[in-house]
Amino acid sequence: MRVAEVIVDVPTHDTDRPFDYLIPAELQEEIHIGSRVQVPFGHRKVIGYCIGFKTTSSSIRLKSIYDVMDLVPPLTPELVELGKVMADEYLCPTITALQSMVPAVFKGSYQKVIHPSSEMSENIFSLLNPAEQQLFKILAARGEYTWEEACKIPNMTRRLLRKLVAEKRIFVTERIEDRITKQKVTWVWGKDIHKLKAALSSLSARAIRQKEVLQYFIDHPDEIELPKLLARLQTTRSTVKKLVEQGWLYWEEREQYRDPYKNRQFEQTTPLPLTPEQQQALAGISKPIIEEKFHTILLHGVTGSGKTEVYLQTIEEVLRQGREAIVLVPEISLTPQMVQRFKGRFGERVAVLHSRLSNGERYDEWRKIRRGEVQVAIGARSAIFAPFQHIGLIIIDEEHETSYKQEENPKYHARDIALWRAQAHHATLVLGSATPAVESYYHARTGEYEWIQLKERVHGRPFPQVQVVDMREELRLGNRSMFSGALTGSLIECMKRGEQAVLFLNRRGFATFVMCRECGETITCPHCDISLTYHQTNQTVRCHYCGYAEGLPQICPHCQSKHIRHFGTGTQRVEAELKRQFPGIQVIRMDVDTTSRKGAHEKLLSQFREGKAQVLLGTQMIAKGLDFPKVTLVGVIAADTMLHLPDFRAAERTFQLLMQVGGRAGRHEQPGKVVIQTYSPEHYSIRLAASYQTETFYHQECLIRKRHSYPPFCRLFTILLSYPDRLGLMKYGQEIVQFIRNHAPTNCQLLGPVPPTIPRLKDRYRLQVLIKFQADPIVTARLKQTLHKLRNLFDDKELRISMSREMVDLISDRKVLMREQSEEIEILSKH
DNA sequence: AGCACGCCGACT
DNA sequence: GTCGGCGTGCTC
Repeated sequence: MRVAEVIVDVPTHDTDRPFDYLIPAELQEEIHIGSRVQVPFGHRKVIGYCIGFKTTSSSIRLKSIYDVMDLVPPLTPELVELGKVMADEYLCPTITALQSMVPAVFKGSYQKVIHPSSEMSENIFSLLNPAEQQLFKILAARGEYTWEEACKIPNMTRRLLRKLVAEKRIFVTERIEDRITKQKVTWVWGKDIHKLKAALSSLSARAIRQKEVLQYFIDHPDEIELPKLLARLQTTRSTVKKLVEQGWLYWEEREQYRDPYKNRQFEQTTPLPLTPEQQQALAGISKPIIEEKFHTILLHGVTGSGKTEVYLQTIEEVLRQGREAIVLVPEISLTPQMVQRFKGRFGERVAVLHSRLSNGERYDEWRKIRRGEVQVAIGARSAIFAPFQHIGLIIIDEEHETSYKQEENPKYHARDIALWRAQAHHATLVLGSATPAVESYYHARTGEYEWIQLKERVHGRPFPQVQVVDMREELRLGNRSMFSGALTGSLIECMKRGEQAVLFLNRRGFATFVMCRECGETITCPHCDISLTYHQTNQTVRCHYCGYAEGLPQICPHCQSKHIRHFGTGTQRVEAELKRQFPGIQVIRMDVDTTSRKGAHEKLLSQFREGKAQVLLGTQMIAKGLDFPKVTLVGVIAADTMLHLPDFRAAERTFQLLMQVGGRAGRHEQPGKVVIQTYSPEHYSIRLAASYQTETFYHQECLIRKRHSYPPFCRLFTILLSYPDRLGLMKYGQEIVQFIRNHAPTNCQLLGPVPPTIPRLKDRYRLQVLIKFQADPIVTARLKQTLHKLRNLFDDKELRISMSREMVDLISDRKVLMREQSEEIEILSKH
C-alpha cells in the first residue's frame, strides 16, 4: 500500500496536520513530494500538497486522491521541508507557508454547482411538491445552476439536495487564463523600399520624426514590434500611427507569449575591472562557493563602493560551477536600471520577479526557474523561494531594509529564510549593505558571519560635507519656518548654480510625539527610554511598550518652556511652504498620493532626472539607490520624526536613513552637501551619521540593546489582539497576559498589554503584548507551545490573535536543539 | 474554513 | 408535522 500525506488547503490550526490518502494506480507515477493534488475532504473537494509517503496509515477509512494537478510539482522537497519549519517557527498553518512560496496562479479557486442527480428514479421525482418539481424542471433544462444562484434560494436548493434529486459538485478552477494567456503586441512593417522612398520625399520637411521612422525601415526591412521600434527611435506611437494612416506602413496586432522584457534591448555588458578592495571581496566570497560549504558573509560596503559589480562577478563564479544564484533587492530598488545590469551580464539566464508583474507574467518567470531554464533569479522578498535545486549563492542587497519582512502571515523575514536555504544547499549567503542591521553587524563582529568591508568609493569621490542644524537655535533666532537659514541659503545657491536638490521628510507610521521646540527634549517614558506617543482623543501621552500614561504636559518638564507641541508633518505642507518661500520653484513631490498610480514612480523620477524640476521632495522612498548626477544638495527636514518613534529600532533606522541620504549627494563631478535639520543634534545616531562614524554607532547601539535587552541580545514575540469593543478587549488582554505568565517559561519577560501605534483599525480596538525571551531552543519551544494553546483557549470569534516574531534563528537554535537532544540520548544510553 | 447534523421555536 | 435558525464538531 502506498499512502500520500497531504496538507489540505484549509488554513486553520486544527486542520494543520497531514491527512493520509490512498494513491490510485493511475496516479502512482505522477505524484511526487511537492505535488499539488485534489482530494476529498469532509463533504468537500479541496486542493492540497503532497508532503510525503507512507506504506501504512493509522486512519481506518482512507479516501483516494482525485487528481494530481501539475506535471511538475510546484514545490521541491526542500521547499516542503522549509514550509514545515516556517509553520512551526512563525506559528502559521503549513498550507499558508506552502502557498506563500508559489505564484498566485497555483492557489486555485473552488466553484460549486447544483447538478441533477446522476442516479435518479421516477418514483423519487413523484415525492416532490409542485414548487420543487417546477424548480427541478428548470434545473434539468439548464443542466446546472451555480452556487451563487443557489444561495438566493437556499431552502429550495436544500430540499432538492435532501430529496436526492440534485447533487452538489465542486470544481477546482485553475487560473488557466493567467497561465497560458498570450499577450497582444503590435507589429509594424513596410517592406517596399521604393514606396518608402516615395513617402520620404512626399513628407514635409518638418515631419522629422516620421522621416526617421521611414528611414529606419529603409535600412531595416524586417518587421518589428511596435514597442521595440519606439524604444529604438525614441519616438511615440502617434508618429507611427500617422504613417500607417497614410498607407506607407502597416501594422497589426498579434498574439505572442508574454515576456515583460522582450521589447527591451539589453546591451551586453562585460565584467568591469575591480579595485584591489573589490578583488579581495570577490576572492573572499568565491572561496566558500568553490568549497561548496555553507557560509555567511556580511559585505559591509560604503555607498558607491561597487557592491553590485562584486555581486555580478561572484554570480559568474557560481554559474561556472553549474549552480544557481538568488539575488534579493528591495522592491524599490528593483528599477529598470538594476534589471538592465543583470540582464546585460547574464542575458537569458536571468528571471526577474517584482510586484509590478501580472499574475501570469510572474508565473512565466517562476516557471523558467522551476524548469531550470535560468540560473539566476533576481527579485523582491518572495524571490527567496525561487524553486532552484542547486543553489550556490544567495545575495541579499540592502539587507537592513524593512521590506524583507512580510507583514502578512506567514510573517517571515527573507534573511531568516535565506539562512535556512543556504544551509540546506551548502551555499554561500551574502548580506550586503552600507548600513547593516544591528543584528547582522553583531553577528559579523562575533564571528558568526564573515565580515568583508569595502571602505573606498570606486571613483574615489569624497563623501559630501554634512551640516547638522539645531532647530532649537533657529527658533531662538526667531525663525519659525520649517527651513533653517542654512538650508534656505544652500537651496538658493544650489538653484543659482543650476543644480538640483533632494529634500527628505521621513515620516513613518502615524505616530506623533511631543517635543519641546525650545530645548528639543521629547517626553519619554520613565521606564523604557522610548518616546511617549500623543493621543489626541484623551489628551494624554502614553508609552506603547509598557503602558505608562500621563496627561499632556503644558510646559516642558526639562526647561519649563511653553513651546511644547506634538509633531507630524506632511509632504503637502512642506511643498506649500517651499513654494511660498521660493516663488517660481519647481518641485516634484513623491509620496503615497502622487505615486499610487502604476508607473507614476518611475515617471516622476525620470522627470526629475531630465531636469524638469529643481527640487525632489519625498519620503524615504527616494532615499534608496537613486543616482542623479545634478543633485548637489540633500536636505533632511526633520531627522527627529523617525528617531522618536516608539520602536527599539528607531535610532538604527535614523542612522541608516541619514547615511543613505549622504550617499545621494555629489555622486559625480560637483561636490555635494547635506543639511540635516534636527531638534536633537546631540543624539548619537545623528551625530555619528553626520561624522560618518559607523563603527562607533554600531558599538554604541549594541551596548544599548544589551542594556535594555533587545535583539540581538534576546528574541521577541509580538502578539497583536483586536476586538470590536474596548472593554472586552482589555479583559481578554489581561487574561491572555495572565495565561502566558502562568504557562510560559519563567525567564520570559512580558511587556503589556498596551495599545499599539494604531490603537483602533477598521472599527476594531487593538492591544499588543511583547514577549522577550532567551535564544534558547528549550525556552523557544515551550513558549511556542504556550502560544499554540493560547490560540485554542479563547473561542470568541470576534477576538483575533496575530503573532509575529522579531528575530528568528532557523539554524543555530535548531543546531543547539539537535545537539542537546543527542546529548540527552547519550546520557540516557549510559544508564 | 465549510459543511452537515441536530436541537428548538415558529408556522402551515 | 415541517421549515429554517443557529450552535457543535469533524474533515484521512
